[in-house]
Amino acid sequence: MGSEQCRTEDLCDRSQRVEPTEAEVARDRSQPGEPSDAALVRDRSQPVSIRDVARAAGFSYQTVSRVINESPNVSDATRDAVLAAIAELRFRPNRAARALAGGPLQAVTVLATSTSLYGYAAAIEGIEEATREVGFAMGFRTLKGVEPEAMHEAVERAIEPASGLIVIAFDPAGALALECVPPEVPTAAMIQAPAAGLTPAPSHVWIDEFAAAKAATKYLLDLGHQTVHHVPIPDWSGSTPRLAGWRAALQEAGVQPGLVLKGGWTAEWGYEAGLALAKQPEVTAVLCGNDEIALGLMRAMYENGRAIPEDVSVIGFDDVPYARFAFPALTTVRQDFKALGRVCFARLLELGEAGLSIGHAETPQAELVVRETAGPPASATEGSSARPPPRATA
Amino acid sequence: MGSEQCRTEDLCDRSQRVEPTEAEVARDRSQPGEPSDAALVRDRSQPVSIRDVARAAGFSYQTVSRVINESPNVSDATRDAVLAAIAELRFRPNRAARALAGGPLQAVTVLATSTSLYGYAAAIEGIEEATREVGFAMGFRTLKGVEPEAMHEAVERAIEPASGLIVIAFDPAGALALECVPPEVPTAAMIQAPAAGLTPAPSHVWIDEFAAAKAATKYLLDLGHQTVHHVPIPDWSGSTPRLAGWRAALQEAGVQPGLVLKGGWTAEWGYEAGLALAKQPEVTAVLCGNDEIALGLMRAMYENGRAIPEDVSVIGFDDVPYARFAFPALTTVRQDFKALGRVCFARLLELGEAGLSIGHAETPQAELVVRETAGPPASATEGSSARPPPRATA
DNA sequence: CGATATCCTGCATACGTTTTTCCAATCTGT
DNA sequence: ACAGATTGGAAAAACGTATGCAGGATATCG
Repeated sequence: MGSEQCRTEDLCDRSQRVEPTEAEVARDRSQPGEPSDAALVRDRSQPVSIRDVARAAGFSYQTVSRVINESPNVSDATRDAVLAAIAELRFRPNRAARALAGGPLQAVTVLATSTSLYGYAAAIEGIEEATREVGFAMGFRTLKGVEPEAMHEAVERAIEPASGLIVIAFDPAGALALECVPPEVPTAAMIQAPAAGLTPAPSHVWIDEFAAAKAATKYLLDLGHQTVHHVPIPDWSGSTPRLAGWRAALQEAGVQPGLVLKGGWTAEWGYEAGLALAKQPEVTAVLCGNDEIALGLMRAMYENGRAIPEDVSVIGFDDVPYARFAFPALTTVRQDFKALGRVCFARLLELGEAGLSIGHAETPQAELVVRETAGPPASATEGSSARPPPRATA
Repeated sequence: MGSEQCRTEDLCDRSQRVEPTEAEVARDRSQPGEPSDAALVRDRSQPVSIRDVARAAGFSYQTVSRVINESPNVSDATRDAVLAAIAELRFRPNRAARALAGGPLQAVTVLATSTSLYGYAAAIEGIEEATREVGFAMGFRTLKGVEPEAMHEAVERAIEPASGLIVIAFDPAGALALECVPPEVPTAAMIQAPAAGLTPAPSHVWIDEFAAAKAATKYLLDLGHQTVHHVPIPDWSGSTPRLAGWRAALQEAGVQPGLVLKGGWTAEWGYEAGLALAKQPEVTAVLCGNDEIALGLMRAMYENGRAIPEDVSVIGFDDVPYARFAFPALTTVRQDFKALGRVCFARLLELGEAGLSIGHAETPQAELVVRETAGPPASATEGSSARPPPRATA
């Protein structure tokens, strides 16, 4: 109701001011003369321009532009008047026009391999939330099915004027994409870990997965397991921080490292690895590259009569929402990708000349969440029970 | 090879033509005179404009525009020459400029409550894939935390010139957002089901969940269950197609309907519902509003000594990727949200005046995927076993 | 009180594209 | 061969915003 009334007033105000200065309208709307009924045509979806605001406030539209862009050379009185007019008219700047005129950063495009994998989806959610706070638009482009040779082209396509880039470089495709970004494009990235030796770019963010994997592996070792096996997530440089952390813990404990299986992102990979591992009775503990893998592996273990955690302990990575409802509930390393997304966008903002920033952007810590899938090895208590799984076929 | 040669010729052509006509360049680049070194400044991220293409092809830049927009009044020879120049220079039209000049639809913004819930993530993936095929940009905006009163404002903010809208209206917030979209904005939507009685908008798409829920319920009934209970997903109008289908199957079978629990989207809700249901021995079959709910419910059942499927059968909805790796593997109703996303975008495209379209866009069918969580009730075979779950605490 | 520095504002132009208008060239039919 | 019809291509005006430049107003100082 209130807003309804407000809008009516706006209309009145506007028509009252505009009517007597028909000439002014024509002059103001486009430098050379123009059919004077221009005002009547303004009923499109984005009807109010800075010119309308300027007219309402009684200044030239350039001054309005200065207010919007927080130019220092505007008197407080003018600024307030313009701001009031902006609020009054519910003006929102036209993104396309700003971009065209070389305005400041006002959008991000996220480049990622997937939207449905948990880590990616959560990161996107965090980024979106952050963009909303500062009025940025968020675009999205997938890297799926892009051949390495075509990556340059794919990245180029994602670049728009007045728009930054956030690359989720958790996987080979993402990392390659990151390398393909021209240096002049404002870019931030979520990476697995900074390259060894090099000082990481300030706009690259990551969670310390090395330490987390090491701690998780140590946790299993401390439980009494002889060694720990690993099913990694995909990588392209021969290792991942998760794998490296696992290896480091094993070395530190002076223990012979377990097997490294073939890795992937999905439960299928975990299932395959589980099938292979289940056949080997000496396998009692597995650190999985992510929770999907862990879930698939657990399934394979059960199918082969290996009880969890009695016969084999499993630890996942990420803490997907359903991990705690798995059966048994999955012990895992929680990673707050949403928070990391926020941080990443904050870094991008710091790159831009715009004085914008968002609140609450601290790099999250990984954290071991102990639930039910990890316990002492059977040898530490009694013989393996190898109880068959609770299936209908039992 | 042929095209290779062609390109070389173009290059020669170009340098020969451009060099001697420095003045022409200046004239061409901006109507009033301009510092003639403008060409030197062109080393930004989007360096090549239609003017560059025109110069390379030997035509005016307006002709290039016509070729791009497939205007009929361009000779084949001219078109080919321009197209060659475009390929040569790797020209890509500037989205902002096209939008500003009132060009055709070239972007979509997806409005949805969540990115991480499976159905949403999959739909987004489908939409993204489809947008890529026709060179559209894809934006994304979340509805999370938007109060109903603020919805209009939130939707308005998501509207950009030359950009359509896709609303994922599976939930109350999405449905409200859909209502808030001004009629002049090209919009398509994914909905739960068309409103009863009304002819659905041609740009609204949905999967026949009613039939699927009915079939799933019937499947349980045919297995010998006395009745089926239901844990719904959230809704605002008192029902959902899934719930209605469930009820219809029960009515058709002349069976007293089971309980309708309080619903939500996540496993937590299913867990709570499961806790309540597990206490009632007469509960032998539950249709869940989605797979997360089913997983949470299964967990609650196990914790209370109710074996699945021996004591209670469970059917989920959606077929999330990890459903088949759950333990027992979840019987569920598969829904191809990715395909639905494609279809939705195809509908949006049909709305636009642009003659664009994408391949492979048929509304997907829901499909019951029989796995391990549904079986005949214990009464149909013998007494309930109530075997304790395979936990460490056992 | 006048001069100078400072601050604010308006003017003109640019951004890359679409679109409308218009003219020239080509083709058709007789 | 000529009038008319048709077609191909060019010119110019938008679209909404940003910004360098210059001029005007105001404040400060001598």
